[in-house]
Amino acid sequence: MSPAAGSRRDLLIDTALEVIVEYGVAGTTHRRIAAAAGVPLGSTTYYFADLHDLLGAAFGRFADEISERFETRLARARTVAEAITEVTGFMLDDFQEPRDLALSYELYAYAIRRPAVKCFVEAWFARSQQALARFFDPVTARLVDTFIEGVFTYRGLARESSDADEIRQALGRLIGIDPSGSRE
Amino acid sequence: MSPAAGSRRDLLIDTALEVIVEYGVAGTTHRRIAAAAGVPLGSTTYYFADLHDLLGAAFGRFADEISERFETRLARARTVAEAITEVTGFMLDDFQEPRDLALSYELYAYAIRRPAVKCFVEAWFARSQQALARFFDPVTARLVDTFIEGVFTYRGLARESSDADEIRQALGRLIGIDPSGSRE
Amino acid sequence: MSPAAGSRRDLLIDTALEVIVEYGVAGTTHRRIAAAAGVPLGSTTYYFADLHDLLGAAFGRFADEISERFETRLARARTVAEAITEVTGFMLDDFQEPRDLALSYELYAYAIRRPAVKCFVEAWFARSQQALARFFDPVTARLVDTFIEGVFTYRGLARESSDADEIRQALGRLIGIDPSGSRE
Amino acid sequence: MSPAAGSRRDLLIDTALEVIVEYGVAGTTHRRIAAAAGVPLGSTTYYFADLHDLLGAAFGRFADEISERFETRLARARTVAEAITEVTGFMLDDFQEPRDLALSYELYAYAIRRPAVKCFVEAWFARSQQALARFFDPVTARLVDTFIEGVFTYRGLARESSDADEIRQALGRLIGIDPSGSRE
DNA sequence: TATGAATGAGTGTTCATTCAT
DNA sequence: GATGAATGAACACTCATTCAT
Repeated sequence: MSPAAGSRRDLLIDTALEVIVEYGVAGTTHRRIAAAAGVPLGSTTYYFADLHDLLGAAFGRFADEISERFETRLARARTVAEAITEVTGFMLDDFQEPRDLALSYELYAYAIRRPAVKCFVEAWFARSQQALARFFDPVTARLVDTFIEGVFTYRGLARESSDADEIRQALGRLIGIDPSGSRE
Repeated sequence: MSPAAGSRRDLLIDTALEVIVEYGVAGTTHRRIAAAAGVPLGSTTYYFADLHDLLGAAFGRFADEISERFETRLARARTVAEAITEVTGFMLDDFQEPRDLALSYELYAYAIRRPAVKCFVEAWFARSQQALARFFDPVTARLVDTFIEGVFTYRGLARESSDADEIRQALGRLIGIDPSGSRE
Repeated sequence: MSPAAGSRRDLLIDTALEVIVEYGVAGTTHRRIAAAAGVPLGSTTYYFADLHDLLGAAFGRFADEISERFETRLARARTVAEAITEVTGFMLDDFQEPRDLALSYELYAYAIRRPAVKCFVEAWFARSQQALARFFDPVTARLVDTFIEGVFTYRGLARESSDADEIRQALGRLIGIDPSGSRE
Repeated sequence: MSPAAGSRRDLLIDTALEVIVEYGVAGTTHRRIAAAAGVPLGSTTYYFADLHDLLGAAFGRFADEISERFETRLARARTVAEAITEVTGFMLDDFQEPRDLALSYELYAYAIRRPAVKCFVEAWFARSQQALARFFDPVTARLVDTFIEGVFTYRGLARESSDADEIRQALGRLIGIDPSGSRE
């Protein structure tokens, strides 16, 4: 895609994500997006059939971003121990507060009633499991990703959540190895 | 609070939860709640200062309900193995589709921007950890609850989620025992 | 109906008719009606579910008005000759330019696609036939009313339309008498 | 006008008529016409200065169509009795439901506020009178056409309208002959 | 105590029209 | 000659909230 083609559309998608972070889906309107993007109101409905269309595109992009970040992280790992390190790093370092957490919760709530958007979440989780499958059997990969999701929920909503050491430890147990001593 | 006033207030809270399940927080309005509850529109603002007040009360009740269900489950357990069984049963049997899942995601998204509501989530998670603390040390209890949260996310949004056996197995590993053979 | 009850509703209906006369159904909006009536915009949707509801009520009132005027006219007649005179007077004197003509055409066009509104037209025509049935057999009554409708169309849209004498003459022929000489 | 340009212009005019039939003037937009015609949106404003221009052209064509149909009908008649037969046939057979009726009412309503379009109606009625003038004196011709208009109104909007026999009978009386027996 | 009436602000969306290409 | 992109104005409608009673 050329820089010119779709740039306004792209801008709208990115801006929608910003607006969702700040106001939540419930407070995201054509007008707020247009104002935040500095474009005329009419252009929001010119590029997207309706608000859900725009919201869907935004969440699709967000899910992709996260998946790519996760895959990039795991691509660096050579051993299971390194995989655990990367997964832990992803959870604690890559996943930014409050943007990514807020977007995740908003996406989950939004996806329940929107099958098209739910697909993005399913695809995201499937990609995560696939990336993990380089190191773990499918059942374990899913368990690891399930645990990752729990950590995100805890990070954003619990009074205290597990620290890096605890997470590494838990991951090791879940996988069936002792991460502190083993060499894959 | 008179019994009559209390009951209408209660009705509004329960109805608000129903409306959230059906329309999401974004689609929940005074009018829809009043209509679903079969009460005059004016009574929604009579019993609650504003919509957020009503929504907060509703989510508070939901969080309490879940906590009570979890505590009731765990109260039956005598051993760690039984605790694992009850936790698994809670996740797969007590947590109803789609009501509870929908309410959880809506609550999480709503809580990010509402400190008062976030407290309800924190309290819920704290009570879960406390209930688990009868069987596990605090760090493990939090890890277990973290995993539970992940399972909920997966159950509602992933293409496939772990079955009872896999979950029991995972829980056993997380705790550091072999749930199939050990006796506490 | 007390003067207070429904007065704002009534005002809105009458004003809607005025706005239709001035701008046509296509140019009739909540805003124009509210402005012309001097009431807040919100009250137009408070009293009427939607614009079609208001338009329907307006056209219903118009059809009733016309029917009453027609019945009042005919009530004065004692003989067939007098009936012809009253019918002619109704067409040429009671039916006001351009208000009534404009409203009729707008109503007819609007009624095609709105069964509920079409009923008002049907009822109007039925009442006209019934009023004429005091003097004529049903088939003739319908023929007379059919002719009346043609005269209205011609009055509003043709370069020249028949004058009182021609109309009286035509009515007489349609009925099968000579209005100039006969005594019923 | 080039043949190509003319044909697309023509297509737009015909399509506008279709759209009016389906949605009414109030629901007729550049977009709907362009979509129904399968042409780019921009071409609607390329060939016509504005929407009223296009609507006017469409109604002009419709009025012409009807006039031609009426003249073709009457051209077949040799005697007054045949003229009555043809006029009756025109009203009941040529004038199609619901297209022509809908277009007539829409045209009449639209014409009230648009002098240029009102001219088309005037011309249509004038041509009808002229065609009838082959058989009747001018005053009678106008009366007959007036009656025809009434029949159209009744056909589209009344619960029951006159049948062929009643119409023939009425026409005969209006003209001053007995259509069943006389020979002009 | 409880509620029907009322309204101003704001929503998603449509659309006639313009214009650069 | 023809059209895709674009936009400002307006639309129907919703709704949280207020308030008189």
